[in-house]
Amino acid sequence: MTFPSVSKPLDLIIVEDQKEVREGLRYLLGLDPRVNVVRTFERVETFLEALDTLPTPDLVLMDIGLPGMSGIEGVRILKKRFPAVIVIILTVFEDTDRILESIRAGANGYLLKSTKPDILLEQILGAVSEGSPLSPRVAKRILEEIQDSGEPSELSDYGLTPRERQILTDVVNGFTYREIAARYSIAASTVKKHILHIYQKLDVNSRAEFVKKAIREKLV
Amino acid sequence: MTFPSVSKPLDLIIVEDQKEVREGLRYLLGLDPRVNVVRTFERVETFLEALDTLPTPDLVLMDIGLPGMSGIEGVRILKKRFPAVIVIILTVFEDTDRILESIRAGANGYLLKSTKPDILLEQILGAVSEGSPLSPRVAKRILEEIQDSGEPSELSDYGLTPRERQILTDVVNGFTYREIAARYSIAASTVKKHILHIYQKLDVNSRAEFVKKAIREKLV
DNA sequence: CTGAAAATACTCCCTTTGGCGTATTTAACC
DNA sequence: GGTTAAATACGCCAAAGGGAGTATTTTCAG
Repeated sequence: MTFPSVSKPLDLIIVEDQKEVREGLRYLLGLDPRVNVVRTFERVETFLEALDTLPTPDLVLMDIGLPGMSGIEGVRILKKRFPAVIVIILTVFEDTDRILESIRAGANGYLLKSTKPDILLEQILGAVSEGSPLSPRVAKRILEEIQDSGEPSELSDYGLTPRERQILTDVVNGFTYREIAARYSIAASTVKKHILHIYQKLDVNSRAEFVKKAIREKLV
Repeated sequence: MTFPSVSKPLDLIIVEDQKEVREGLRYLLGLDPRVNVVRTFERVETFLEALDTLPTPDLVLMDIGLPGMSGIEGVRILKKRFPAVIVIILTVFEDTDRILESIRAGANGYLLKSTKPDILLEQILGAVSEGSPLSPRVAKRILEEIQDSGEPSELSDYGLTPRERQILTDVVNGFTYREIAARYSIAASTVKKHILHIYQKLDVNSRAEFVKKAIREKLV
């Protein structure tokens, strides 16, 4: 007889509408003495109601595609009331939108249902002691998202001259021709000329479009 | 005799300055027939030079803290020349800055040196077939980053009315009073009034400031 | 039903912007 | 040494924007 863990078992709740999956999980996870499956629910609504009368669990396994309220919305509400509860999404969905929305809602991990049972158990236990479990395919989506969020800066330069870049910044910050002219001690007409040049390079024709494009393309 | 993998072994390169770690990895990974450790390097510089004379590897294990050029910079250069090569960072650093910079540089995975050898091997092989390997502690940092990047949206509403929000969007998209008026079949003077109201609520007084603030505060 | 907020509309006045042209000086690159 | 691009500057004009005031109608919650 071994004593791999002296601490109390992990109180876990499963929210999953498909009976076979739900019961399968309950059984599989229950086999490990370090896990205690407190209860299971088919719907977010009933789960959230029951939270008042139930001792707060350590961890929740949450499906996304549920009848009624979505699991993502469930996470949002749950985390607002109990920020300390660890929530792991367990779903078949692997599209970037749902992944990001889940994370923004407060999820602490995102695993796909294709995860093998032994890995799943390991990941659940690791979520408490280590960090956030993510299926590799999910992680890939997230990395892609980070990559093309911070990048487009140097791809698009639009061939602006140094002076034009300075002035571009000022325009975005809301200065008028005159104010910018004063900053650099040049004539307002010159500033205007620069700005018109920039407009041509960026293919815009008003302050609003200009500022929008400059910010979106991370020129500032 | 079993045939778990018919495909050719994974050509792998290790860039790591500490001799023990480097040789340890080479030995450990080399034990698995699915992996072929082509070469190892102590520095990014020599690695990058050698790339011209070497067949392109499938995967590179890259350390960050190296003498001379940092591993992150190495990834940037490598990925620019060989986008198809899979790069996994293997380091002791787990700060958000280095993690994000690595990903933006093009890394396909980020593992900590505390990763157990068997897991490491599994993750490396999975990087080709599955997705991006991330240590749970690294994933945790990334999730935190995503969480507080997408949040401030609904905190600031500025008490805009529905109509004002519609018009706000149009202004950001570069439409003039007249154009917006036409869109909703109302008078340009009304549009102007709405916009002036919005200016007061957002505390701005020009198109440029308006657009900047609206985008930055994610009102659009 | 009543009152507040929102949406509508107009006027006057001045400033700013956008588009056009022209022209000189400086700097950089063959 | 000559060409090119950048930065400087001015003028003209029509369109758009910004500030302030007033007023009517709709809508919605108390």
